[in-house]
Amino acid sequence: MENLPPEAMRDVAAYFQALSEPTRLQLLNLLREGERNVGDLAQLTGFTAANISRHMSMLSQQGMVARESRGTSVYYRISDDSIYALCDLVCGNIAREHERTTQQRKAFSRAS
Amino acid sequence: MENLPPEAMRDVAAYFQALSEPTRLQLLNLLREGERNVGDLAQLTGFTAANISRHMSMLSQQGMVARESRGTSVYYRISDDSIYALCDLVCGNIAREHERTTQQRKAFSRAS
DNA sequence: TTCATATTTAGCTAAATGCGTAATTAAGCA
DNA sequence: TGCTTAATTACGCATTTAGCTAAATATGAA
Repeated sequence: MENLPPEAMRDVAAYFQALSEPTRLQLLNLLREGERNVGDLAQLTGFTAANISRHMSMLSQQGMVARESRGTSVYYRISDDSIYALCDLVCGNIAREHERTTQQRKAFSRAS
Repeated sequence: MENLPPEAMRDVAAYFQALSEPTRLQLLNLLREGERNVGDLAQLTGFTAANISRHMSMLSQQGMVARESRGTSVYYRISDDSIYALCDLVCGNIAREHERTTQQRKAFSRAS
């Protein structure tokens, strides 16, 4: 990413943005177990099918999930497993960060 | 990330969100070379110092950069190098995705 | 203290975003 | 051809966000 042109930078930002929404992370998480159609995902998450459809469309555009329509249903599945590697990396960072701020709070309470 | 509670999911989303903005990616990129103060970053990017200050505050809150005030200036530096690993991973994914959609366009033009 | 400079915060605007409802499209079946 | 069901799209609404200017805060120097 050293010397990316602005356009490429926007692509990277868009990729991260797809992962920056709790509902979408939840959807990706559900797809760990295997493919699901829109209706199922809606039921499992408690959101409307319209909402899920929009989210999945976004994930699909970023190449994170694959779309396959069978009959009247549309099934989505993870098409890029490296997403989970990303998420796990971030989880590790957050855990460390959480550790850090906890230490800070401890230091603060010692000081006061 | 298998079975994260909703709160942790929000944390992960917030982390990705910090990386989902071209300006912030640009700032992180500038910090590859070493620490910079707010004024310098403003000048280098062409944005106002106020804007940069808010962005850096956000990156700092996520533990991505470290803040150190010296004199009247505030210097920021990368505090978590794994950010670049993340970005490089994403760049790879985007390159593959770009490859894929290009193939698709080729197939489309062959078909028509 | 007073002044100058650097950073942060307040207040605002325009654009983007997530959500639901309702309308539209698509596919299978009688 | 209808009818039913699933998915998508259109529209409106409330919230968030990136940017600016201007005001407030903080730090070092005169």
